[in-house]
Amino acid sequence: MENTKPRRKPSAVKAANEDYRLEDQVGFVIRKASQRHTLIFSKHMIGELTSTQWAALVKVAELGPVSQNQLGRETAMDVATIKGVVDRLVKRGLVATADDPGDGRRNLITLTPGGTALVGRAKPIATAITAETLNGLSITEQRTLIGLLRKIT
Amino acid sequence: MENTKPRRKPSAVKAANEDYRLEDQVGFVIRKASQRHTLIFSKHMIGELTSTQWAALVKVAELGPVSQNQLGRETAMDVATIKGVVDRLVKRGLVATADDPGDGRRNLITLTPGGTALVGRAKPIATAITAETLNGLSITEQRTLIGLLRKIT
DNA sequence: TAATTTTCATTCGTATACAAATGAAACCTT
DNA sequence: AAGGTTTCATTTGTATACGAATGAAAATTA
Repeated sequence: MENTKPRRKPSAVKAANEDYRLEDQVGFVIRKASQRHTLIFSKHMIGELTSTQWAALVKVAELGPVSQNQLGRETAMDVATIKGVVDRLVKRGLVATADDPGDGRRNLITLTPGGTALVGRAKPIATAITAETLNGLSITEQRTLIGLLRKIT
Repeated sequence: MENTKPRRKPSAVKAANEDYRLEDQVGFVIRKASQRHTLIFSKHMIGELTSTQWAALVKVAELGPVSQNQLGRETAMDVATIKGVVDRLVKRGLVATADDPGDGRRNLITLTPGGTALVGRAKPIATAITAETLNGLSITEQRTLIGLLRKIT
């Protein structure tokens, strides 16, 4: 007598066992895209700046004197992370810190003349880095990508 | 006598000085998206697995015994990074290493029974994590996003 | 086969990234 | 003003991430 017990089709079995592909997960493709961006960034940027250091520097340039934690929030960095970033920028003389006269807890970060000069020279480079990172995409696709990434953030 | 020297319009001056917005740069939005994904991942994943540890584990499950460097390439990790990841997985008993009998340089990584069991339980969770990360997007947008990220990688 | 090149794994150093704990200062409420 | 809460900065610990250097083993080439 033949076996009449219902079975899944082979394709369904395969799906149940193997239908998780790392390459198809957002987390993985985001990580890969981030790696490529980091590579492009370090290839072009001047002053030994990392992309996070650049983010902090250009934010201080935009905002003027800011507290360290505020700067962290503006650049999406944890308090511990922004501390390390600021420390390294201070050590290189690109920013300086001062006690906030109005608030004894705050550490005001300001650009030094050297930091200001570097921001000026680095801005066009940073723009070019963004362009190179996106250079396989049409203008429309570039806007779509950034829009979708913002939407999931 | 009036000054007839040509000048840029105020809007052009402003563009030259301020038209670099951190929030509009791909690198920045990728970093923010990555942060949100990491948060969702750690909120749901079991076994104290990070997303990189999960990537390594599920790749070993897919490929069977692999050398450490090969595993690194498959999961987009540097040799130094994959070393640390594998070391931590070994320490927790999820994978084991053995000398490759055919190649004295290679370190073969295999799943332990505990690792196999964890992969089985974690797969649906990993799928849910991807879904939650993308949950503001339509199916079409999800595919578009992943496609565009792949295109710049 | 001998010499060269490549691959593999390890190690070192630096830089994010984040959770959690801490103490000081400011704020807020009563 | 006192007490509770929040904010700020720091510190500790763990985990990626990557460049660069190293020695051993394999593969290639002369």
